[in-house]
Amino acid sequence: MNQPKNKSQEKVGEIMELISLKTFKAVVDEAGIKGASDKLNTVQSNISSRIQRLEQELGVRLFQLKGRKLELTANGKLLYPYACQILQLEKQAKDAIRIHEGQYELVIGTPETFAAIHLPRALKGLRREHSHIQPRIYTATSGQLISAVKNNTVDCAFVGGHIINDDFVSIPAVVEKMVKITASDGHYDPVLFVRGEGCGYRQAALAWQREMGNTEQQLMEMSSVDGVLGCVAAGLGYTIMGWDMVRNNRYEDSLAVEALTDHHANLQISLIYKNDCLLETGIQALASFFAP
Amino acid sequence: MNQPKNKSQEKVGEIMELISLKTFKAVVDEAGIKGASDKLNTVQSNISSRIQRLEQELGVRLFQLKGRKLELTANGKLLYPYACQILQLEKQAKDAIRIHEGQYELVIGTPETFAAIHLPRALKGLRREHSHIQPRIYTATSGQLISAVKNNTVDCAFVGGHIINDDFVSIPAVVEKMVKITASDGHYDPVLFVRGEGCGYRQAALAWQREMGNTEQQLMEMSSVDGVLGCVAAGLGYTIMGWDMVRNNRYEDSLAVEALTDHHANLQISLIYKNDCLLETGIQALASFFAP
DNA sequence: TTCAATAGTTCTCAAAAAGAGAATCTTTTG
DNA sequence: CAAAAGATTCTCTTTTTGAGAACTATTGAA
Repeated sequence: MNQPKNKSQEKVGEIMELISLKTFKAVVDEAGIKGASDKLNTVQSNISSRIQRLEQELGVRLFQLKGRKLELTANGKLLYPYACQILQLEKQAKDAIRIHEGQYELVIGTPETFAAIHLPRALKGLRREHSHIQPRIYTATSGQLISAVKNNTVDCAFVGGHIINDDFVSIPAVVEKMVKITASDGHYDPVLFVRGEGCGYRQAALAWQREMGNTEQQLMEMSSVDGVLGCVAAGLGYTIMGWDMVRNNRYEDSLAVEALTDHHANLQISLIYKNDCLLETGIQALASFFAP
Repeated sequence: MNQPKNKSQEKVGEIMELISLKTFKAVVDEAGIKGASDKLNTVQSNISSRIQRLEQELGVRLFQLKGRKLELTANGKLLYPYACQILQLEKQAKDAIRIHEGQYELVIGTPETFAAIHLPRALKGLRREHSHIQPRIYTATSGQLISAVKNNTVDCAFVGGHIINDDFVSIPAVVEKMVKITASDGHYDPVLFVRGEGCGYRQAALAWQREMGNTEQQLMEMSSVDGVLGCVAAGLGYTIMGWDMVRNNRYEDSLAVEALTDHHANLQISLIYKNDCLLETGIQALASFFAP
């Protein structure tokens, strides 16, 4: 932010507003005004002026231009943890009231793949047995989902693998049988198809490939599961995924699967949430639909 | 608040604003819209509409009319502690930045009596040796000051007696010699003059009177120390106060003092503050001017 | 019972603030 | 050096806020 020209009367001491804090946090988290304006769906100029307002209210600069990026000042760094805490309390206050009212929204983070295969059944059950919970789905990659939980962007999320963090509670949801998928005619190129950065299957596939010593193989990245399976069905390569991805897939008949072995055989998918989350009972209700 | 007519689209979910929370807290603390509007210096209609806005944002009622007073609903009671915590964090965030900037405001609560006698010297020293601290004085009775500290209305306060509360830090400031004050000619009516509710001297005086077994004596309440001393000088009664109150007082020559004994002899006045206060070093600087 | 005082709400209008979009400036990148 | 990316500034419109007056309901006193 550039210093406000030279308005002699800097009105310091006015009350900070939450919209300013939310904007501030978004700018920090999304590393810039552009990202923040997308996240908060508004235009850049608004973000810019909200930050300027906040800077005026506090009487200090929070960012400084470094090239064409913004950089937190010392005061900005000081404010950030307070902003997070205040916004979290705001959310908790609302949650507390919603819970008391009986009706509340539960924001569920999930990778697209999980949303397509495993989630629908659980959501149906949730609606039937816990109609006071209004689920809202937020899709992102496993990697992004972990920060989304930390961030309180979502109340809980389904992610692959194990989370080693004391701030989270992790409930096992499903175990996916991991398989190597090839064209059903047995002819395929030695190319490993994977999904983009952040996908749980990608990590599993790369780990498997590494242990097999096939690191020199060509890697092919695609953003959708269907895209990957289509290419594999066409004999352009092979992939590693959960078996469930293949069943009922449009290419199912053209694909052959082979179960992985040992520690690659299964991918544990867990439902995680922060352990100070007020919506815990709702989350456990959701988890109950995955109980064995 | 009366239910908003029947605006079909209740816009629930908008961000809570701090001004709303501050207003909400003020209405609760001051037990009504009137008090809150005085405290936040604005008109009643604004308070009323801010509360209605907040109620809309949350989608619930926070108050209900009980006669011509407002009463917190269950949801209001739920919100209150969050509001307090959020507002306190806001204050702390600002403090953190101010401290980092070097300059900061220290709001000092004091009874009028203390402000007149003991405080000026310390403020002078503070200004000389810690010019980065900008002291602001808030006067109220000892009783009110304790809640003001709890409330974060003030950063610290001078109060009589001992505070038994783990949330406070208490630094001894001065010890006042308590004396019984009468007209210098020895003739006075058996009437005890005291200051209004909440005054530290009043409590001391009443405690002494009780132990002397003079509870049947007439009690006369006056709002100012000078008023009390004037009446006592005129022989209308006697009073119990700190000796310092008499020294250099306009009526000094017409008054006789007699030291109290035992546990009545001294009144400890301490500087208290919340132990999570960021301005601790400033407060200790203030206290240092009272060190023995 | 009536009347004044008190507390809260509603309504209206003017002033202030916030948002959208276009234009501008600056740095980075190809 | 041109194009792209990111941030800021400016303008205009819409929305929100606030002050004040009028209104309603309760309380308390004469």
